[in-house]
Amino acid sequence: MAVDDTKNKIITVASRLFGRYGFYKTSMDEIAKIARKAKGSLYYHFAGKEELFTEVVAKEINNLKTQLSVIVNDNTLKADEKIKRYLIKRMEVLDSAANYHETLKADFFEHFDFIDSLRNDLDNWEKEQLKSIILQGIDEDIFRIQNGNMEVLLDVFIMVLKGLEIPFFLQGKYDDLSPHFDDLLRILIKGLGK
Amino acid sequence: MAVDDTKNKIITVASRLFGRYGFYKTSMDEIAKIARKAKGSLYYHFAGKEELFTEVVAKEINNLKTQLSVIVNDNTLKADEKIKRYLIKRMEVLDSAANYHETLKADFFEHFDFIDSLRNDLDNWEKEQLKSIILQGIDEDIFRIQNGNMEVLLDVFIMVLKGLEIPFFLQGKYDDLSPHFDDLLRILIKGLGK
Amino acid sequence: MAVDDTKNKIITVASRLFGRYGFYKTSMDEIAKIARKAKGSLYYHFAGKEELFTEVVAKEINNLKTQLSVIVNDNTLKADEKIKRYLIKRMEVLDSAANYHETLKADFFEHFDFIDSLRNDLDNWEKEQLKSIILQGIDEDIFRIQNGNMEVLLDVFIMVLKGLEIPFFLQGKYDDLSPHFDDLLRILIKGLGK
Amino acid sequence: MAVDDTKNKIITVASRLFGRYGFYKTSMDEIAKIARKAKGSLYYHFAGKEELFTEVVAKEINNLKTQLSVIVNDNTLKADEKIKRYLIKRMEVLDSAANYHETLKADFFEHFDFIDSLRNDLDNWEKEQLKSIILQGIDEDIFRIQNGNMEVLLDVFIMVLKGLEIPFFLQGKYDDLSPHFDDLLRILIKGLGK
DNA sequence: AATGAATGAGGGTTCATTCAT
DNA sequence: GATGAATGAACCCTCATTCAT
Repeated sequence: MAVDDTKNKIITVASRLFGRYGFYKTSMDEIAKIARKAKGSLYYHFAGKEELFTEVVAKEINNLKTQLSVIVNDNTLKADEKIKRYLIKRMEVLDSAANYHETLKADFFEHFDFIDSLRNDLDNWEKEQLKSIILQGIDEDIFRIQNGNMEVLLDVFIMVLKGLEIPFFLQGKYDDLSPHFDDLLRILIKGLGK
Repeated sequence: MAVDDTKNKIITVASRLFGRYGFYKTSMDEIAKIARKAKGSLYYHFAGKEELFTEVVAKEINNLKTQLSVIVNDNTLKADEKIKRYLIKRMEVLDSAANYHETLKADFFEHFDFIDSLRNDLDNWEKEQLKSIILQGIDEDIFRIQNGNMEVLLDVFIMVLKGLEIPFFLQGKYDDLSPHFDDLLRILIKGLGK
Repeated sequence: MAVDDTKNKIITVASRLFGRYGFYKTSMDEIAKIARKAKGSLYYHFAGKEELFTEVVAKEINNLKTQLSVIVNDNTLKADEKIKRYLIKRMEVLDSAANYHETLKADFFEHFDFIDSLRNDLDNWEKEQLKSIILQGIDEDIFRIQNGNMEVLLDVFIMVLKGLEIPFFLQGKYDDLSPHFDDLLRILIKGLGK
Repeated sequence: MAVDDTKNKIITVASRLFGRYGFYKTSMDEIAKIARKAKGSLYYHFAGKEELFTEVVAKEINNLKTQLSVIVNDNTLKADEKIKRYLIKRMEVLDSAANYHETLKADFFEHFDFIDSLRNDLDNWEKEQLKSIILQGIDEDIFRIQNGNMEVLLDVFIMVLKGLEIPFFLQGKYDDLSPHFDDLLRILIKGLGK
């Protein structure tokens, strides 16, 4: 276990620092120092700073997927309730996943190519989940697809979803806005509704 | 005018580079070289890299305000049409204002405190504008404020607005998604509608 | 045999890499990876990078000696023909002995003391061989020792020999110049001749 | 002059260290420390370690050219005496130009591409000089071109010249062998002679 | 005999900033 | 107003070597 100990220690510390200071302002030196490991050890376990960051982000994305799956696969929920819980859970998890936010930056600010595939995977995965929920909603006669274009609807929905990440967490307004989350959901679901 | 010439040249070049490569990956060296000015000159006109970046962002925010004001103050438009045009214009301007996107990063990733006040100013300004449009919509019997809480509605609205910035520009999907912009607006306005 | 297997594998790989990339640009990591051995194994069999390099060079020098001995001990050859074949064979062998070239560097650029004795051994050995050929040439009335100083002549001769290594191999001009090798030999032998 | 002072100081120190320890074993840190300059200053004046080394070598090559030109253009010398002095001067200058030796390494060991053009320039320049001397020798009925191929002769000659660099300096045997230099020249010139 | 995790000194390079001119 | 030389801290990364297993 000693091996994994070192690697985990590094990931844990890196996760904390990347989340707090961002990719650029976190140095390999600092990670090593706080993890009480030699700098060379970081490079023994990870090919470089980018790979270490990637692995940290990957962990959080997996965690997100795991938690959302529970909701999507819960057969006792109706589509509108399910989508509401999906959105809320999504926000909660992301709120505690500081490094994922760094990923956002990767996407548009710095164009960190090395993170792209992770993001795309998650996007596609979420699209599938939401599709299943909306199809369920149509079955249950709760939602209606305007002009029959499911793909467009999904794109728009994901667009909003991801858009919400910014004001909620990134500006640190999660606590301010989360009480009004119901209002937002009501608007969105009413907008989607029959 | 020689003075302004130099300062403007620096700002122009800095704007282009910050927008293209981001705050971190743009160096003062590069700005100086491309502007054909001595590095010392940058520090004569600006206290440092952060201040230079701040001024660049300020310029773009002012431009955004100017263009949006035209729409808000256009008395020939009804509230629903006005809000639609507001959103579209907002996207258009931001699409060409690369540095503003950098600001987003500032807000949440790197915690660039030195940009905060600019962002807050803009947020408050937009809140005022949207408030006036929605009040006009209520007057015209187009919108309805659920449970009478205007402040909450505005916060949610701005939240969505800003959220949209990411998928639209920052992920480079502006061209992909802009055709479906109408769908999104229909959903939002229907959600807000009476 | 398992022991020798590992050691030989390491030497073989090290020889290839040192020859291709040079002493400095070849890392123990790379040798270990390509040899599919643990890095620790290299240090089990060799005291360090220098010793490994030394052993690689030693192998090539022994090969050179073996091949040159065949010519020197060939009783059917006259001295001038023998010296000609000696020089040509020397070039041929060295052309395929990449690590020996590294040795040259060792000698003068980086002052790799740890290689010195190998080089000196070879120099002395070659001196002996050439001496026997020249003595044979004097016996056969083909060569003439100017002012009777054999030692000096040998030093000069070896000096030229080794000097030729550079333009021939090290600058990659072996193929360009080897056709003119006859001209060079004619000049040298005529210079040495009676 | 303050500007050139710094740059010259760096070059001087770099020249000494590169010559003494070689390209790899000389660190930018050490150069900076001994030159009593900030490490950043090295990078202000030179793009990197390679460029600094290149400039150091270029200086020595220019010095070599200057000194050899004096001999080549001396109208009072006959061809055989001229070529003898050319070779001797060449050795003397190179003996004190430690960094040029590093260049040799560049040529064949590490394939320092960034030095190639310097070397090629020098090779071509020397070929021209020697050609003029040999033509003069033919005019004066001192030399004879075997089978009329001047180009081959020049290649062979330069090959020997450059070859001599190794045993003379690089192995530190300059002092040992320089007394016998006359013998070598006699052999070569006799070999070339009519 | 062999492994591979861990080390830590050292390397080249970048860059925001300062300051004498 | 403007310059550009000079700084030095910080950064990412490499690598020969050690050692417990």
